[in-house]
Amino acid sequence: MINLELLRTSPEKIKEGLKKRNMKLDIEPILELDKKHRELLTQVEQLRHEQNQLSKEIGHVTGEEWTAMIKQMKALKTRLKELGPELGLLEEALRNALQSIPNLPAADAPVGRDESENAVAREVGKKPVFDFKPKDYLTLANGLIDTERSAKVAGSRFAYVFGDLARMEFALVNLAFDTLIPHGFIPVNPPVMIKPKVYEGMGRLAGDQKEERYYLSKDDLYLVGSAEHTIGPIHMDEIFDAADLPRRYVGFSTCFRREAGSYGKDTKGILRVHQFDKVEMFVFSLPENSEEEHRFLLSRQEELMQLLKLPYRVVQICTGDMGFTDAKQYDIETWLPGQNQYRETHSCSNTTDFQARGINAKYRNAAAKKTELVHMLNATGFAIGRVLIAIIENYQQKDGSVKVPDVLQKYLGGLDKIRPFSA
RNA sequence: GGAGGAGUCGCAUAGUGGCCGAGUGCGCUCGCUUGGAAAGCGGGUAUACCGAAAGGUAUCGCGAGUUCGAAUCUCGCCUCCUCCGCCA
Repeated sequence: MINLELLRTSPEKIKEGLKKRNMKLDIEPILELDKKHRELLTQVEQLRHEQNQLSKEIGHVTGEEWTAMIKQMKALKTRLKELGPELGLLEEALRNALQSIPNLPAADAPVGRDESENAVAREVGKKPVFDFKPKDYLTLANGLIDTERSAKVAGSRFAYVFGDLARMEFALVNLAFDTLIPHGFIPVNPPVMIKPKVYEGMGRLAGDQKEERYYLSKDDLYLVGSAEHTIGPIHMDEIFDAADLPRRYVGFSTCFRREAGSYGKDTKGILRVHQFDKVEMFVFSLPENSEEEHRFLLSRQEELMQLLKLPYRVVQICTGDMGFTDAKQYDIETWLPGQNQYRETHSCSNTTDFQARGINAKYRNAAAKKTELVHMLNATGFAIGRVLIAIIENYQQKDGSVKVPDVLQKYLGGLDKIRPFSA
């Protein structure tokens, strides 16, 4: 959630941020709401003050004085009964309005209109050279990824993943955990369902995002689209000691996405599915250290990619293409020889205090003698399905088999090659 | 899902309608004391919002209600514990 005080005192900054994001949103009505809300709040508090004063005295008087006070109290009560609900409505309207405003882009986030203006920061790793025409992963998997049967069972955009590919998922999870834990990440397997209030706090139901969520009406719960969504609220309504920061988590969860609005896009295979598994990094940080933590997370992503020896490039996302909650965002795109292009496999975001305000996660600033919001960051460890695709296509052999990356072999009982069913 | 019990300031507890935003103990912290420490003594010790400030308001799991007035009474919900049922 955006900082209301900032909106109040420097609305031009918010307007500038919205402009950078290429978003049309009129904040004047929100300011008006805020003004009305504060006026009414002052009024209600004044009435309550009178009520409290009278209430203190009323116990000590008798007779006519008592009767007069009761009369006054009744009048106050009636007035408050009118204003109370009005205040409640204003509060809710204000909160809803505030939640429609995305995070402010960081000063050094490159300004751009949309995806086309993202900038490639660097390319890392050698693209494999084949002395044959590289195939795409679905051809190579040849039955190990089965979307026909899954379509019968669950509909489109699901998959059965079989055999050594199924095993490789766990190898990747283990590799990520084993690599990240020594860096101080606490392993966590979070819930995959979340209450609407908490989800709102994380800024993940705002705007178009809501359409992307699965909702279980019987239980008033959403299915998470990422472990990020339930790792973030671990410290909801908590206050860290500054010494406990940064707090780093590495979590695993299945992710559920409706993929509404992407009809006809990547309809084949497992690149874009309703359900996939992901290892996620998450950090709670001191505000002054969050940029450093952001670079740190990006380094961990690159470390993992380099362990797998997959060619990738780092893309700095421009303001027009950044996520709703992000102040600054990098993506990693991995080279897919079968498609002859880079495809997005990771993202790495600094949400600064935006999500922290929504879930009320703070730390004690001893020097300033007060509590302040922490900064929260999230980054993909491995999006399992997409990394599987990248491994299959980059490690493919002439005979149609797939070499197992060295670093994964120990997690697969020494397996060095995956053969499709027919091979 | 059924029956019963419980949720108060970091922790433990006191508190059955006005003297309670809330006592006590522990913890933490500052000071006195000491060669130093322990003990002892004295003080401090939630969060948020409104306000330039003085100050005010809210919060005793959450929400509604009764009442002039609710931590305290009533109802609904949530969470936890015990027993039963079901179950990976």
